[in-house]
Amino acid sequence: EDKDPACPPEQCPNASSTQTFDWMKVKRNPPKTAKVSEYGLLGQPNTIRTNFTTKQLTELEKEFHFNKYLTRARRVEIAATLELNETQVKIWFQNRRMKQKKREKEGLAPAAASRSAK
Amino acid sequence: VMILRSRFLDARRKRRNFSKQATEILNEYFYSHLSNPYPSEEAKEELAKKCSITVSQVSNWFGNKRIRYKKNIGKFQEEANLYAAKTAVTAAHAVAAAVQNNQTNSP
DNA sequence: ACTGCCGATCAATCATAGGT
DNA sequence: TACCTATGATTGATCGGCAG
Repeated sequence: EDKDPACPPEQCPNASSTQTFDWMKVKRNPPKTAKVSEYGLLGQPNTIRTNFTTKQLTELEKEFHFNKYLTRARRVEIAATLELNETQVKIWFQNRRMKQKKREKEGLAPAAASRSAK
Repeated sequence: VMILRSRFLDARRKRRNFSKQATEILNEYFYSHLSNPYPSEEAKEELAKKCSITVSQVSNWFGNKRIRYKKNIGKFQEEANLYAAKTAVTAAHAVAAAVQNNQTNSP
C-alpha cells in the first residue's frame, strides 16, 4: 500500500510533539507577472495575484468555447485586446482546460453512482 | 472597485461543512501521514468514499489543511498530538505486521 | 536548449457556517 | 444583532515531468 520513506527502522524515540517536515517549509516563488520595465522608487514588480476583470473573463470564456486550445497568433491577439501578457492568457487556458476536465469528471461520477445504487 | 468579485457568486455560497466523522477520517489520515500528507489518487478515492464526499473535496481539504497547518503549526499542536497518539498505535501494528510478513517471504 | 501542456499544488481570497 | 474565527471552494500562478 503506502510506505513511509521517512524513518524506516527505529524512529520516534523522542520528539514528544511533531517535527517540521520538508513539506511545511515549501515556499513558492512570488508570481513574476511583473513587467520588468519602469517603477522608479517603489520597486513594486507586480508580485501579486492578478485579478481579472469581468470583461476579460467573459472574453476569455467566449474564446475558450470557440477553441479549447490557442494558437500563437490567437494568443497574441487576445493578450493585446485584454491587456494581459501572453503568459497570463496561456495559463488561463491551461487552468480552464483543467477546470473543464474536472467538471466532466464530477458530472459523470454521480450518474454512475446512482446507477450502481439501483 | 465596484467589487467586480460579484463576477460569479458561485456555489461557494452553498457551502456545507463536512460531517463530524468525515473530518475525523480526514484528520486521522493527515496526522498519520504528517511526514508526507499527500494522498495518492487512489487514496483520495478511498477517503472520498469513506467520507461520502467527492475526490475534489478531499483534495481541497488536504490543500487547505496543509497550508493552514504550516501557517500556524502551534495552533494545531493539540490536534496533532491527539491524532498522532490515536493513530500511532495502528501505525505501529501495521509496521509490525509488515515486518513479520516481510520475514516470512524474503528470498 | 526552449516551449507548451498536464497534473498537482500553492497561496491568497471569497463567502458562508458556527460560536461568543 | 454584531463580531470574529473556522472552513470549503475558487483561481492566478508555480513546480516538476514529459513531449515535440
